This record gives sequence, C-alpha cells and structure tokens, in this order.
Amino acid sequence: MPELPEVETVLRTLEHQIKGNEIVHIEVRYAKMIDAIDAQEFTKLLVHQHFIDFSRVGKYLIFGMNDVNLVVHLRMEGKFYIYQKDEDPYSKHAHIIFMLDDGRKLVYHDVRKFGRMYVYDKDVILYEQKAFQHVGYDAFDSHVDANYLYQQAKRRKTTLKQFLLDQSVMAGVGNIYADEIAFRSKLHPETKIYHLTKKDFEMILENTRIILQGAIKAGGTTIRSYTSSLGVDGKFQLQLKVHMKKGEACPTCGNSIDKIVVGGRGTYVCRTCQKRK
DNA sequence: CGCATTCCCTGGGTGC
DNA sequence: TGCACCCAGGGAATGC
Repeated sequence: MPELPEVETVLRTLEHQIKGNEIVHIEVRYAKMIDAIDAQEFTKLLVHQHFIDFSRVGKYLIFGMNDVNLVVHLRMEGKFYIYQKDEDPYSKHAHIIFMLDDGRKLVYHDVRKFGRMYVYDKDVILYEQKAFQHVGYDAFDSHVDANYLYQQAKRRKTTLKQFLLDQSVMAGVGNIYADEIAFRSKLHPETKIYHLTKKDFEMILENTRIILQGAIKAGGTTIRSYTSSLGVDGKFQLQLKVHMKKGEACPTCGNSIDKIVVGGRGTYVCRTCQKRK
C-alpha cells in the first residue's frame, strides 16, 4: 500500500515521464473513482489541460494543470501505468485512461477500487477542499515539530500506533511505516500517547523522518530500473525490520516478532525491544 | 470534541 | 475442482 515514500516516488517518476504533456482524451471506465462530479464533467475539466507541476501532501498526489488541480489518493492498490503509443492499455483493473498528446496513455489501475480522484479549480484554496478536510500537515512540513505532536497528543487517549496513523495530526504514515517507526523508537505500538513527553516526541519525529526518508531513497534507487511499460507504483527496497515479519527474529534482540491488532490494524512488534511507557 | 464501528471492494486464503 | 466464507486495509460516514 502506498504511503508517503511510495507516493513521493510515483510523483517523481510521473514528473519525469509526463511533465508538459497534454491530456487529449479521457476514458472513464469506473466513475465511482471520481469524487463529487460525474465522468463527463471530469473529462470536460481535464481535457486539453497540461501536466505542469507535481506535488504531494501526505499520501495525496497533486497534479497542477493549467486551470485545475487533479488530486489523487491511491489508497490500497492504486497504480499509474504509462503505456506507449502501440501498447494496449486495457485490462480488468484499468479504470481511468488518460490519452496524452504524444500517443502514450496514463492509466490508473486499482484492483480494489478504493482510490479516489478529485478535481479542483485553481481559483479555490486547495487545502480547504473536501479531499483535504481531514488531512493535517505533511510529515516533512516544518509545522510538525516535537511540541506540535506533544500538544496534539495531550488531549487524546489513543495509542502510539493510532496516533501515527492519524492523518489529521501528521499526514503520510501508513500501516507499514507506523510499525517501523514504533520499532525504531523502541516503543510498544499500544503505548498510550498521553504518557509520552516532549522529549519522546522529539525522538519519535526524528525516527519518523529517518524511516520515511530512507524509504524515499530506496524507492528512488528502485525507480531507475523502471521502464515505461512497467507500473509506476513506487515499489521500494527498504529493509523492513518488523512489518510482515511475524515469527522471524528481531534484528536487535533475536526474539520472535509478534503480530497483534492495534486499532483494528495488523501490527508487528518485538515484545522485548518495544516497551509500553 | 474524541473514539469506536461500519462500509467500501476484490483477490487470496481456508475449509469442506 | 469448486463453492461458501472470511479477511485486509485507508479513510469517510455514522453513532455515541
């Protein structure tokens, strides 16, 4: 599932591939992918627009076009593929096909159909729109510091894992990296956040950025081997230490990694290294 | 307001 | 081999 680092990788790859290209035609094969407007309106707003700039807040991709911003959330399994002029872009899971001015197609694939696309006029303030209603500062935003996290944590009774996953506090961390961040911080994911000090949040934030930055770097190296016909899904090669490692040895102490459920999410933890505060 | 629960989807896994 | 069933999971909506 794409989290901040994968979204960043997808963005950079697409920037490299389609910056400056014009959308000449759109085929919407599954309209529920689009928020608030119908397929016809979506098409009307985007045809003849050019991909100008590429940015991101948390896990949301933002394509700046001439008159509108196209916002995309990949959720669980959303992927963009670029097909060459002579390639067949159709498949069971190809839901939206953007025909480009040079004959290539940008294709949105999504097996579970959880992804969402939003189109907003450039006249409106983007971050006040529905897509960003529950999205706080990006994890790399300078507004996010130890004091901010501490203040946010004070009034919540929730666990560290759920806090890290709460996009309204800090946007970008998903299930995989939340586990890795808790592990690197030597804190049990079920730690109640009101037990944590400002100093703890300093350490947690530092680890968050190290983990995310490391994954972006790993994605960046992977992406060089991508050819245009392969999926632009931001696969990364970062060595995960606990996530999906149930029963395997903890890289620090050698004890077996447990799988538990925290806030309804599958969670991997080393009982020995990660303490409840 | 916070927090828990339900829903959206489908492939993959399990059990018979 | 096939069928019924259950589950994962990000985030919005709903309920308390």
